[in-house]
Amino acid sequence: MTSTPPRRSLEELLPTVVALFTERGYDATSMEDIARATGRTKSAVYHHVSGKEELLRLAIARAVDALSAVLTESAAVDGRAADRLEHVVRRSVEVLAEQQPYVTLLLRVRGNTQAEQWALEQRRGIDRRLTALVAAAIAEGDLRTDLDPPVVTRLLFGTVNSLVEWWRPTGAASVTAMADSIVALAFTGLRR
Amino acid sequence: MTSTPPRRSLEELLPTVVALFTERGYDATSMEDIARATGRTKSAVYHHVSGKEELLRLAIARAVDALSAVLTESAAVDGRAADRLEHVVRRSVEVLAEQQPYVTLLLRVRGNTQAEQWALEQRRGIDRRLTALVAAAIAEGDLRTDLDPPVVTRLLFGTVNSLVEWWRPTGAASVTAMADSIVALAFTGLRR
DNA sequence: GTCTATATGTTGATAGAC
DNA sequence: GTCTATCAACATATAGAC
Repeated sequence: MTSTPPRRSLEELLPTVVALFTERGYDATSMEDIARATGRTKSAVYHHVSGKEELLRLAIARAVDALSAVLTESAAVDGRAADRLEHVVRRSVEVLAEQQPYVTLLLRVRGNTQAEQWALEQRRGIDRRLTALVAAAIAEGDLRTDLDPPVVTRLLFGTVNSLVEWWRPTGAASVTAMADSIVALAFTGLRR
Repeated sequence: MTSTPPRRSLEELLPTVVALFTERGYDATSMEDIARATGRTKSAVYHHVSGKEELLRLAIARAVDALSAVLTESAAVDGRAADRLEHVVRRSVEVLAEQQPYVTLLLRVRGNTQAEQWALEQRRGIDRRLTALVAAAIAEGDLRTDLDPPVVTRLLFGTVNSLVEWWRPTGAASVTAMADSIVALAFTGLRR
């Protein structure tokens, strides 16, 4: 859990800021853009935040928290690793639907600033936990054994994460349908 | 085919420029960075190019050409659509291995500038052709019928494209192995 | 083709009044 | 908590000599 300080006024700005960051990109969004979009001047924005980088950090932390929670929650469930893996995939699709712009920012990070370096570390941590789950499912004999666990993990969640580039969920039913589609493709395969 | 004017001196700069764009991001790379990395001053760079945007356009055009060629080449082959689709997936992995930074730039485009808008159009065109191929494979009865063609297409090539984020091919054998892994996951599925 | 200036705009961030 | 005014740094791009 990445502890988030309880600054309420900041939480008001964040949704708007995150929308701008995801649409135009972090670098292409100026503090002036943010001020205008939130109906304030730049100075007013700086009264709430130490700078642009903190806004990014805050947004990414939200995505990290949500995705980490999925993993922690699934680890507590008994049963076969392959089923836990499928559950993580489904829950990840849900998180992505609920927190799209936040997850998008986490996935786009390149490591240029300190905040982005931190984000990359968080991602590596999540990746390690996912790989362990995949490896366990293979070891238990439920997944095919001819594929490398780290490769399978990245391909599988590369598929899930690619949703941020085009998917715009329209409701609870569409989320379930998308989770079904991804599980069908990745676990059962396209050929018949 | 996106006709590329035959300016040789420019082709010398492009690999270095594309490396910078993919590592730091387009916005975070200045003309000064480009000048330094290519051992020239900014003015010398401007003698070869009209501006930063043209460099991006040129790089993206290369990726578009390579990926379009894969589709055109596969369309000329007889046989079942599902086999052509599998072939396109394999060839896409190869193109990605050979032209990684160029393809990466194409995939990261957000549409902020004119060059990026053009790139998005090119991507839509490729996407349409891929979707038609998937739809044909379903219609011929070789792929499962419970999934939406556009969704399947984006998931399938979302998987392929996600490679740019982490894969660093080490030789011809590793490229074949990766193509095999993706085809195994997407066409046959992970469960056994 | 390359260089040394330099023009011109925009950026993130701060000072200080209200 | 919001404002106006402003700074210093850095951006893209150009002028003009060699």
